[in-house]
Amino acid sequence: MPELPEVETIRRGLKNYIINKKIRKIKVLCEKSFINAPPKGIIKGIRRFGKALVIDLDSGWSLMVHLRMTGQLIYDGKERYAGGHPSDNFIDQLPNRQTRVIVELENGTLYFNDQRKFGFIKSFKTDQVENDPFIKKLGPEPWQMTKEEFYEKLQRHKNSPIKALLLDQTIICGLGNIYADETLFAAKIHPKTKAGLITKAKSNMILGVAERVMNLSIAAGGSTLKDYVKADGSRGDYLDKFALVYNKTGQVCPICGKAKIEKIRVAGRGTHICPRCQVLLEDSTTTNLKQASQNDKKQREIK
DNA sequence: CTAGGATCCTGTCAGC
DNA sequence: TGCTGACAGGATCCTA
Repeated sequence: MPELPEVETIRRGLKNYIINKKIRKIKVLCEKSFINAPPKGIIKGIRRFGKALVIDLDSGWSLMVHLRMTGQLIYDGKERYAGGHPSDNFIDQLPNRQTRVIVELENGTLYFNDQRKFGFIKSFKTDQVENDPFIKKLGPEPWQMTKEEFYEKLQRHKNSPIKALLLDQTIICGLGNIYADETLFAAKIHPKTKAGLITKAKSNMILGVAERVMNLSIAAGGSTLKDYVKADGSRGDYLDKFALVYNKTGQVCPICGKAKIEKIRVAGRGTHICPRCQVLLEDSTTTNLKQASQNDKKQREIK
């Protein structure tokens, strides 16, 4: 669930607590959640590659953390700092039954929680980070890519729905289900639009909007704020503050003020759209097929 | 090569 | 109340 802005928020927050701290012990509670052997060392830095974090140690080893859908990293010391999938784990007693890995530091404890066990921590030599298959395949982040490069990629996958490409981390990295929906809504493009039908101008717009949406979210601290951890009742969520379509099913569209936000399924994912602002473009092939199918229907009705 | 669907896993919620 | 199916802020693997 955490997308690029959330992961970046975790990186920025966590480094205030764990840099230059020695790992005393790593306890693996769920075998599946920790790949390779837990290393020793002092934490020297935290880098981010798309939605993955890499924690570098002074011993020549690194820990890659991918939260996938429900992962969380929670530092608990004098203060608590939590990020990832928002849940009561942020304020609950830890460890609990969703805790998969416990990293004991000299100044506190770092918990890796993950309800669905899709996420993981993986250790390898620091000089092998760039060789990790996931990191190796990652495409550029929106601000690292030229408009030409993005447009060419859309043309190369011309039969895919545009949303599927925005979710494909090898095409463009950082977007997930929320920011893909928000981006296409802001660009007024229906998520099922075949990539090949998107004009250069619209392609440019998608790239620009994706960058804007994610920068806005990073500035807002992603969709998981530290305030939430303080348990003062204020969630201060990006979703509440800025999201215009995600999870807004049934509400009136904030742009046209007429249609209601609908939830549909695209590329196997729940997808939110304004059916009035985001009209599906169809090419002649699709239109012809549709026409043919309607003709078939008429034929059958006649029979 | 591309495109689409199943799959990993646990928990929650709507509907009967 | 209980049961059932659908679905979830991700990515990979398998198939055609």
